[in-house]
Amino acid sequence: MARAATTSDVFNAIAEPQRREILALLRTGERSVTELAQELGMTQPGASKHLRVLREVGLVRDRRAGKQRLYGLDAGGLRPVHEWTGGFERFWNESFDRLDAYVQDLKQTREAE
Amino acid sequence: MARAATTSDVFNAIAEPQRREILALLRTGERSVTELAQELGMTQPGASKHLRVLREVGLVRDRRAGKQRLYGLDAGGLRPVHEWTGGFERFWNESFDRLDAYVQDLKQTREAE
DNA sequence: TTGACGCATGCCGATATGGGAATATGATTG
DNA sequence: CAATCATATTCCCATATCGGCATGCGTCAA
Repeated sequence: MARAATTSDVFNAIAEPQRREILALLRTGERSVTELAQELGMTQPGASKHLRVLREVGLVRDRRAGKQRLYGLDAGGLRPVHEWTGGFERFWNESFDRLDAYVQDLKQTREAE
Repeated sequence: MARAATTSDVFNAIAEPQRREILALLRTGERSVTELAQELGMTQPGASKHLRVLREVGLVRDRRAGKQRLYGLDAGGLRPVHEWTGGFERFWNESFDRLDAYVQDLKQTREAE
């Protein structure tokens, strides 16, 4: 078996930096494919391909507007990723706690001197 | 160019479901490679390879313990992912707002009847 | 030193990728 | 209908994957 398809998962879809850029840009509003391509410095086919992946995992929606096709954000699909990583939140806070405890210790030691 | 290396990014590293399982399991404590492989139903080389990827992006740490090698979580690297997705939080809340508004409308309409 | 154990690495095959270029498809206008 | 503009798709290449299997390497015990 090879690597899973980029469309198999939101996790896979957002593994591509350019796709993350697309999503970030779409936060400010809908764009046509050409606009997107220009603003992000990619070719039209390139943008189109990335948008297709994002569409297939449900992170963007498209609607026709004349001969253009406007893409907009549908970020609900990012929620599972946010929640999954959130399940580890206490682990990176833990590091701070430890550091904090260390600093407290240091303080006390110095004050005692 | 092909797809980016799985080790190029935390985003790429966690695109693999089995690697996410490994991380989830490690929340409950350190494991040896063989333990991990058994608990997750993968082969030893399989586990070893995934662990290597996770190590290279800094999501796990290893320490020697006799002839075993214990792997533990270092989940700080997940924080950027959590924060990045968090940047879209208002968009999925927005959906709820819309739905909420719709339900409110419906209520009012019915009450007016 | 020789085994035995735990883990890492190497090689293979099948597969999917992202980029570039060309082209097909679709919609609008004259 | 023909011409034009906006997107989508296709073909090709180089690359990296994941899985299975065999094997190498490091550590410990006798």
